[in-house]
Amino acid sequence: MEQSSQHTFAQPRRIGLTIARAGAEASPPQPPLAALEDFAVTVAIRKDAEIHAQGDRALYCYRIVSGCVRSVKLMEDGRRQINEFLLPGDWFGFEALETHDVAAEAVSETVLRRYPRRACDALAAEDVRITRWLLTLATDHLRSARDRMVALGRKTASERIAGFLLEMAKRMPNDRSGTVALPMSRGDIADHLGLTIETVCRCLAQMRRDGTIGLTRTSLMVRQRAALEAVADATRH
Amino acid sequence: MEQSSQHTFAQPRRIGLTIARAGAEASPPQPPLAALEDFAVTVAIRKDAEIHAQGDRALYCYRIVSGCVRSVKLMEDGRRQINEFLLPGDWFGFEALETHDVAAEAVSETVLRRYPRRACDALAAEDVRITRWLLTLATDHLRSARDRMVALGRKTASERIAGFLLEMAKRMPNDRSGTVALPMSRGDIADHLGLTIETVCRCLAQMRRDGTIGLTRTSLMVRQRAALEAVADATRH
DNA sequence: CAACACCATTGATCCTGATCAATCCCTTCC
DNA sequence: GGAAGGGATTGATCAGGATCAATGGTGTTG
Repeated sequence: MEQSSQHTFAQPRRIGLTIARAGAEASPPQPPLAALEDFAVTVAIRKDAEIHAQGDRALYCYRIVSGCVRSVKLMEDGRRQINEFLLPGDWFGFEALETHDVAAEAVSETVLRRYPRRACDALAAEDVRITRWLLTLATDHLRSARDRMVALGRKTASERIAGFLLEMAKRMPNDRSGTVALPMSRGDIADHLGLTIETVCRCLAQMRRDGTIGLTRTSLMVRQRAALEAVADATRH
Repeated sequence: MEQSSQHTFAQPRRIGLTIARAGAEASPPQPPLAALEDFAVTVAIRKDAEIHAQGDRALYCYRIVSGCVRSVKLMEDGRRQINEFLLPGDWFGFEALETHDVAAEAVSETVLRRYPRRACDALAAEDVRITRWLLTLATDHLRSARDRMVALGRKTASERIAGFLLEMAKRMPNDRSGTVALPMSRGDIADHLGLTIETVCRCLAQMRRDGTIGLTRTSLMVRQRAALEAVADATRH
């Protein structure tokens, strides 16, 4: 039994605090969404605080302004699967029906833009572009979920980790020195990749010894991208 | 390395034959789709024939009339992940962008209704209900993909199999004797659950010995639903 | 209807990654 | 700055499921 989730997490505390009502964002989202901004609120979430729980009524959806969020499913016995890490610019919560089927928790100090789903739905009902954009979001998530299923179902530990590192190097804001922050813990990475903390550590240590990557507790530098890609990208096409 | 896909499949042959142009279906899809039917064609696909390949231009989306389809991702070395089994009433191919990111193959003799995406897009652009319905499809698939990620990442072999059997018992047309057809091979089940054929066989054999299920090569009877659910449903909520 | 091919089943053994356990090392907090 | 606590690392061992191997069953084809 794989189990990996008895590592004690900081007890998710309930929501953060509301900072401001409306106000322009640094990089506004897609054009059709301008109307949505009228209903939005900016919220700051503390590290490890819960944004919404599994089973919560789905009242809001969210866009990440800064920080990192994990989308989590829990099993009764504590086993945990992190569906995805959400980074600045990413949307989440839009795909729920009545209730959220996953919990969302802040991986690090995070600032969100929060949108009432009622307003979303109302706008979407009268503006095809908004619905179409939601559809795009959903299909994007679906396609990346499929890639992850291949990883979880058929890839070895080092293949999963190589793939994860490349994904992070690509998605995280790059400081052009080639170093990217890794905001999540080893436990989070393990629960994302279907591995244990120890396996994650050992694979990372091996890659560091090989000179493939540079690594500290919270940052990553890809030193030999080709080598990483060779390990990770066995998927056809 | 898990590997499970060197079992030689009947070489996927290219597409089936067109049966009829338009014509009313037994159970028509949702109301907003009536307009779509004008552009639809019914197609019969032979067992193991490929409906579309990974990387194909996404020209059509499909609804299953009868039969069963597998949505497949292949790795270069032959490892295979079946994202989902699609059954009568299910839609697929609607979520692609330029190209399909998965292959679709007939698990058994299958009849499809095929819709040109160009027509879908055109209708969706002018009718919010169609776009909204596509969104519903996409989010449904996304939510079920998340459940599968928990299974692939964190569940044991018997948990995955119990869950799979319950899902099939629920989704397959029930002949009220409690027996449902299992159209897919053990290899397909293995590649869906991230296991090997042998592990699937052994788990099934054990469940049969326990009296939990009745089983033949191609059919399943759930004898002790509670027992199966106890094994499968460890997910909170 | 016999032969074959392919899938399913069962057994024996192996190996990847899990589990158990012991430091280590940062960060925080007093 | 020292102590404490929690994450990270590393080592030793275990086990679930993979792999290798042999046999059995079933549908297909000439």
